[in-house]
Amino acid sequence: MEICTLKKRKDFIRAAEKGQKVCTHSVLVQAAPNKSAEDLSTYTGFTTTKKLGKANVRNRARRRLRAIVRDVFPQFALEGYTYVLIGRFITAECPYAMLRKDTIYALKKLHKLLNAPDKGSENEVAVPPADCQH
RNA sequence: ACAGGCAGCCGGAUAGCUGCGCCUAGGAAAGUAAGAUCCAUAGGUGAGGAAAGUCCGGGCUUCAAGGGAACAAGGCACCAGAUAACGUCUGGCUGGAGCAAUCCAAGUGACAGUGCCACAGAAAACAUACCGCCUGAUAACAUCUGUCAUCAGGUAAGGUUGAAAAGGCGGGGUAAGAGCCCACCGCGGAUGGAGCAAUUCGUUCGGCAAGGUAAACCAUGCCCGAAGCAAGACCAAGUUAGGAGAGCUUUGCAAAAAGUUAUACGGAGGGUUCCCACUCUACUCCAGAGGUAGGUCGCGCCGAGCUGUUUAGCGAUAAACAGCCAAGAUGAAUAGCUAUCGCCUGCUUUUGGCAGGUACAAAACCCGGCUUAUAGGCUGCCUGAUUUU
RNA sequence: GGAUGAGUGGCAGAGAGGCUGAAUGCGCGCGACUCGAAAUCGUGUAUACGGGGAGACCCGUAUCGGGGGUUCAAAUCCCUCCUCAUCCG
Repeated sequence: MEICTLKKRKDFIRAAEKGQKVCTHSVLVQAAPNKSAEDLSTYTGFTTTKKLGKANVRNRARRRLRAIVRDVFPQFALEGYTYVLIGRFITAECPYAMLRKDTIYALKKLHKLLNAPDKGSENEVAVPPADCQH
């Protein structure tokens, strides 16, 4: 499987608008199908905003995300999809095992949502009542 | 020992596995608009003292290129030196802080001119007379060294206000007072010695000259063209509509029309203005179209370069010699895991063990500074009042 | 990466050395009008520390993004740091 990195702003926006997202404590993952169905390679992008900290903190967060992708994606990611990983406040400092676990969880959940787009919307509506306890 | 001051340095170390950027060499395939690209290949190399803030000064690039001058705006400001340059650095002077080592200072000019100094206070810049003090006159009371009121004058000692009130202190002097006079200190002029100079040490004269503010305008001296690597150069693909002005050619008596930007007398344009000399462009201005998902260079093997030694100098620094070539990305390379050791804190306990921590922060064209952030540690020199042994 | 501009009560926004703790508007609190509300009118409204008072409240000091300087005196002038916003081929 080939893993390429996103380099254009347009691609990042497309993944955010057309895809699904899952948020964990250590990382936020967005995913969307590729533009053309024939394109079977996997694209990944990394975003670390100024909110995270100064330049060296952002760099470390991005490098850890890149390491996670090398470690996890060959096993868990699907072909023909675009993923965007966004760093959160603890990304640069949390234990590696936690970051790995969160990413795998996020990927699995995303694939559920993407494979059943019609049902996915129903699930989102169905979830809130579980939180409300009378 | 303790406390303090100054100068300089370090910014965790080692090993293993997986993985990344760039360079060189080698190999492979494909021919692209231009540029490319790929590899279980090999070797090399890969973030700081502040890489930061962008506060100064340069290199470099564009404005066609070069020289000179001026206005405006801005900057700097004790003296001498260092430097490519600086608002930086070094040495000194003056003033201030400290027992001292040492540290701090935008440190020119307020007799060129203008402005401002609220409130309070009698008076705030041509000083002034509110209270007070003193003298005289008049009236009253008292009764003879008086008291009080009013008027006229003298006064800058004392009081009040304020950030600031016209040299300070002591003595003489006087009706009361006053640099009115004298000594010392301060201040100003002249002059001699030391020093490149800022300045300093004397000598002598003057009775004293009239506040503060220039980080208010300003004056004096010196500096300064503007914009910035998203500067800019080249390559590739694609799109578009003209109008006004200027020059030239042709037709025409002229008005005007058509064509054109080859030649260049004049004219125009090429950095705010002006001048000089030389030169360039055919166009200049307005409007319109496309594009802002292209590529290469600029961009780091040669520099105000780095390291070391010697010499000159108090020093900043300079010169000579020897050695070295050390990131170059562009949604942007250093990460993940493991082991051992170092340092710090806490607990338990004294062979040690356990837990946690190990700063500030990462190149983006490149240098010289300044400023700000910074765990912990090392080295050298110096000082100590009434610290301790 | 580079270049500009701004920061003042809860919000917007004047003030550009002294009478400004701070104009003006919005908001908020209290009161009046009303049966009640709106509108209108009146009045008040920043924070911290210290002191006084039985209490309502009063007095003093400091604060105009933070720190330092010039000045008798700074929101205002100068230096420096922080934060926010805008622009670039």
